Amino acid sequence: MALKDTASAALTDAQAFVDSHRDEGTTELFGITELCREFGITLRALRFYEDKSLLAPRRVNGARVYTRRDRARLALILRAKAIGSPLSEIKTYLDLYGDHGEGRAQQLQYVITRTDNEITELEKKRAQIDATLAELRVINGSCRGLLAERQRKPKGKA
Amino acid sequence: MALKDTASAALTDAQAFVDSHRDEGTTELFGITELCREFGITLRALRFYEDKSLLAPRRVNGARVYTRRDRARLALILRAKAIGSPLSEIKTYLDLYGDHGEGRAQQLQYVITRTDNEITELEKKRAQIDATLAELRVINGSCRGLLAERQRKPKGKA
DNA sequence: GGTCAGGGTAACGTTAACGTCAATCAGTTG
DNA sequence: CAACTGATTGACGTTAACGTTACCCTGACC
Repeated sequence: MALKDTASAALTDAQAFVDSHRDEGTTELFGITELCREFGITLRALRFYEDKSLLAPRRVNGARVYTRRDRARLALILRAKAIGSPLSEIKTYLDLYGDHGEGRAQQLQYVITRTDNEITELEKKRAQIDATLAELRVINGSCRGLLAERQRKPKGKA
Repeated sequence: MALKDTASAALTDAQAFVDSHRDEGTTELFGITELCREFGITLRALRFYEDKSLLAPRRVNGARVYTRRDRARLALILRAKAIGSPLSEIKTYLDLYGDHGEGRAQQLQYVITRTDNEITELEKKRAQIDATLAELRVINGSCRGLLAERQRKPKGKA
C-alpha cells in the first residue's frame, strides 16, 4: 500500500501542478523580490525570462506584479532548466500547460504529439541517468571494498 | 525473472563500461574523423574537449591517434553532457572512472564521497524528470480524453 | 612536380544566460 | 523638502561551447 500511496500521491501532485496553471481565481499577488527570494534566483534572471516572453506579469506604476499563475509558470521554468532544457525550448514547452480545454481537434492533436515527443525524450535522458548511476555505484562499491580490505590488513603487502 | 535479468544486465553493462576505462590492452586505434562520425560530433568539438584536457590522445606526426580508452572517455563525456553537466564538471567527474586500485586510503575516501555526492545529485535530477513525466502524462491523457469525447458527439455543443 | 584529401593551429564570431553597472523614477518617512 | 528604499530600463561585460574562416603541412597519386 505504501507503493500505491506513493504512486497516487505523485499523480495527485502532477494534476494539481497542471491545474495551478489555469488558476486565475486567487487574488494572491507577489512582488519581484518576493518571488526571487522564494525561488532563489536573481532579479536579473526573472526580468530576463520576461524578456524571453516566458513570463508576462502585470504592471502597477511600471512595477511588476505576479499572480499565482505566473508563480506556477516560474516554477515550471526553473524545473525545466534543472532538467536541462534551454529557455528557447521551455517557451514552447510552457504552452503545453495552460488551457487546452477549448482548443479545436487540431490543437489537441498538436499538444498530444508534442507531449508524446517530450515524454520519450525525457525517458531517454532518464535512462542515461540510470546508466550513470549504476556505474557510479559500481565505482563506489569497489572503493568501499578496497578500503575495507586495507583496514583488515593495515600494513600487509600481499 | 525478467526483472532480475534487466537488473543484472544493467550491472554487467555498468561494470564493463567502468572496466573499459582501464583498458589499455587492446591495440585498436582510431583517427579523429572516425571517432567523430561514430559519435556524431564535429572535429572542432573533439579538439575542443582536448583543449579542456578532457582527452589526451597520442600524436603520430602531429596527428591525433585515439585508443580504445580514449574512446571510452569520449563516450562518458558525451553522456555526461547529455545529462547536463558542464564540461568543467565533467573533467573532475572523469577522474572518478580510471584506476582507483592503487590509491591510498585518502584517495579512495575521496572517490567515495565524490561518487556519493554525484549519486544524490543525479537522483534529484531524476526526481525532477519523473515529476515532469507525470505531468506530461496527465496533460496527454486529458487531451486524449477530450479528443475522444468530441469524436463521439461531433457537432454537439452541450 | 602539381594537386588533392585529410589533418593541424590560430584567431575571430556566435548564442545562451545571465552579471554588473549607471541613470532614473515612484513612494515613504523624518 | 531631502534623503532613502525599491524598482525599471538600458547597455556593456562574461562564460561556456562550440562554428567558421584562414592558412599551413604532408603523404598519395598521376
